[in-house]
Amino acid sequence: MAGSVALRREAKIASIIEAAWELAREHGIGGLSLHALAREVGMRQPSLYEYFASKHALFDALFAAGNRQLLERLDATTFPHEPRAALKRGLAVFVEFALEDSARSELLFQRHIPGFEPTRESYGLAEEALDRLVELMHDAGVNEQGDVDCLVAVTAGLIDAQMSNDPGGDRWTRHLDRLVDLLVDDATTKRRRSR
Amino acid sequence: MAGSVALRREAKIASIIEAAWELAREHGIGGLSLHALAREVGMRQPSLYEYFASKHALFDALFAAGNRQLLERLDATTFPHEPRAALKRGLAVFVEFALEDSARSELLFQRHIPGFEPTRESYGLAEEALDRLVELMHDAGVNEQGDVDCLVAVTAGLIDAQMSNDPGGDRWTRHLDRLVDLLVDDATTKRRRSR
DNA sequence: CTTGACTTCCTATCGTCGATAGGTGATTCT
DNA sequence: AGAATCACCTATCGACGATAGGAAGTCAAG
Repeated sequence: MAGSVALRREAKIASIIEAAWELAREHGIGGLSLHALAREVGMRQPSLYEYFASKHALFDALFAAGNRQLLERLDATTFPHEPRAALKRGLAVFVEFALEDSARSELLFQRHIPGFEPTRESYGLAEEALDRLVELMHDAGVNEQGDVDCLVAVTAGLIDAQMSNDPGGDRWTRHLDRLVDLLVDDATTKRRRSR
Repeated sequence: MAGSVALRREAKIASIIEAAWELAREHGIGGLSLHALAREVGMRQPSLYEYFASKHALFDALFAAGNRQLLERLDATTFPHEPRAALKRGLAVFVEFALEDSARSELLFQRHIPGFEPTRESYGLAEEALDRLVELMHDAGVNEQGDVDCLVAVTAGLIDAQMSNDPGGDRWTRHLDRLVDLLVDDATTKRRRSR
């Protein structure tokens, strides 16, 4: 059986990551402890170091996994043909993804783990997800970096306010479409003006 | 000497808080340790419990102190008479305050400490600061809660993006005035429309 | 089928963390 | 002067992340 060792190892890693998500959802991403995680998968804490070199390495694996989930979600989304509607749809998917799992969002989108920086490889996945949204913006006529930055920051601001102050509600996120219209209108007419 | 004990005690508390800010600026608010803080003020760690019942109590004192700094800053600001210019000035002061000390902002504006919730009393200071900004919005003709929420979320989103991705720069915050104009224009014309 | 390498887990231990218990002088008040 | 309070200490606890070193189990080459 060639590679059966590697297969078993990868399955174990996947089960550890799955258990880590569960614990993170219970206690927050910051409340995740290696002792508790090890017990959850039937091990002692030092044994986890067989699979992850450090707690930060585990966070990095979770970071990569979370971003892969986001990419899959975007892949599975059917977008309207009309560019602006497609942009709204993409941002709405992003918002929904962020709000459905606060622990995951803390890791992926907020600076919640003190010394954690994702590896170049994992960060690439995050950039890829962001690029998808930026592409939708370009299709909708938002091309300047400043306008893209504004759209990203506004969306993130709505998500953050929603998660912090009214988790599960829509007091902030319900304004997303209106703000997108405002920003896209301004960005596109501004471009016409300066040409 | 009536109250000399209380005076000495309050001075000590102030010096501890000052040292705590310094350490927080060095290692981030999450990297603040009671052992290190105690050494910094010439004590052993358990002695700090003479002044703060727990680490969260210390965070609460820092939270209150930070919000008092913000209120003082707003008090010391001279606002233009024109309402919208005054709003822009207020938000700019807020942005500047947030960007000049990331450790303080992590504590005051982000959910960076796992289990920390400010006491009702300390939270009141934060609400007071927010109320000042909301008042400026009302003066500028932004009265509906949804529009206020949007302005707050957008400002916070710009600050967050700026702190996370380009600390010290202005790639995001330079768009503040334009976004304020967009939102205020929309909010005020929308109100006229519906009346 | 056995031997040797590799895999996968363990116990024991370290240093740091926040927190508590209990004690000791110094200061303050009656 | 004596009692109460204050302001600090040492010693210790349990939980944490991390490392050292060892013992079974798995697997493949001779």
